[in-house]
Amino acid sequence: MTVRTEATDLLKASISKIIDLNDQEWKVVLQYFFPLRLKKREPWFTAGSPCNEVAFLVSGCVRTYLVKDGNERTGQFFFENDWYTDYSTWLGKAPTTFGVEAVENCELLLISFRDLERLYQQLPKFERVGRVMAESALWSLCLQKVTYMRDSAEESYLQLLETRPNVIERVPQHMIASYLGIEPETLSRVRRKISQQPYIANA
Amino acid sequence: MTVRTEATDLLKASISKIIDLNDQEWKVVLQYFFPLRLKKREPWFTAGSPCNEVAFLVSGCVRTYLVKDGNERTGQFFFENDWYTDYSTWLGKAPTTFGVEAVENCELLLISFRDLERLYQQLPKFERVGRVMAESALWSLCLQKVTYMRDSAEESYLQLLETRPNVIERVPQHMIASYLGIEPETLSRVRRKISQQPYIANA
DNA sequence: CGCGACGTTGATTTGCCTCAACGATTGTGG
DNA sequence: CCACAATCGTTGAGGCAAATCAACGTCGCG
Repeated sequence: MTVRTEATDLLKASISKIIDLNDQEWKVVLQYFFPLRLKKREPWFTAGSPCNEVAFLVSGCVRTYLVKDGNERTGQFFFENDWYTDYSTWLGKAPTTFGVEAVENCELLLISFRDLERLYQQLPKFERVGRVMAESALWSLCLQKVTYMRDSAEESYLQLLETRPNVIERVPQHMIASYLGIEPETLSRVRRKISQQPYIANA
Repeated sequence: MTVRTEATDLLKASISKIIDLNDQEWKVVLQYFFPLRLKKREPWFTAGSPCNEVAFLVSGCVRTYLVKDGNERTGQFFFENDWYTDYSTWLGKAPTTFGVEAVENCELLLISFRDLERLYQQLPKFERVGRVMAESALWSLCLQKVTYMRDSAEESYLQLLETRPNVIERVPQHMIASYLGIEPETLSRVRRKISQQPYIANA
């Protein structure tokens, strides 16, 4: 199983923002990663089954979701250069509550929890990567939580439009609705209302 | 400024679950922590001001909250043995969106971000503590998010009753309501409904 | 071409909010 | 230790934003 060079370069760039590694250390790190390709709407894993790897997204888009009363609700979206894992298995506390599937065709690089733990042993400074990853995941959850706590459906959508245009452009509308915690019909009405009352600069 | 021995012992116990330190290393770690006492309803910091420390709760209970349209909405509750910090300042991205205040009289041990960064340099294995703390904060946010995404007001309350009885017993009802994202009146009605239809074992 | 998934629009329902009033409890100063 | 005010929880009535149910046009894909 070979890994595309460009994919590895993206991965290295992402890690290099956090720690510096020499050639020997890079060899150690990179040996553990292996590729996974997903086609649009193909699942990585489903809710209830364990997630045993951390993923780096080289390209494409995935979403986490759970099923309630037969309909899907989206948790988060991830794009190229994002990291994702479901921490429930890692922390050993529970089976996953979210499933993950591809929204677009995807290329991922995975490292198993077992190998990651090994890496932490071999290269203690790699702990820093784990910490920064967890902290930034935490940060994005916090931001989302603020929106949940404070904003109405319309405000949430405007917020998303402003801060994450990627999502609006690349994700089907019904998934955006389920991410915002509203029904597709409601989002459709919100969009109509917004387009009738466009943004007026300096009004 | 002296730190009570029992307080230090709790802190050491919490860290010892993650890494082993020798006497010399403990000296390095402990020198950075300093105590803070809060009286019931006293703020640690308010939304918009920076948070420059990580806190370990020795005793008592604090909550995070934000203000929307003049009324307070609770983000999370923390109890003895919990860790808390607002990551927005740490990550250098924004001023705090949540304020923190004491729900009960509290004793905290704080370490400044500056000293924590210093500690990471001096004792690289302490990165592991930072990682585990971020991971477990992330985990509890995930759990809360699942509730937000999946449960009605009544289900959320029952969930809380089952998984975090601490909150029900030690926190005023209107704060619980604001944590669940509902109004005090609604929580009151939910409680009445539940007490009229008590849990029936194996029914 | 025809089917299924997607987005839109309308009519109706509903869970929760809002506003208002009222006991119960707490805590504070005389 | 009591009187009083303030805070807290409860209950009722009415309103609203979003859900639900239903129908329909459009697009993409096999």
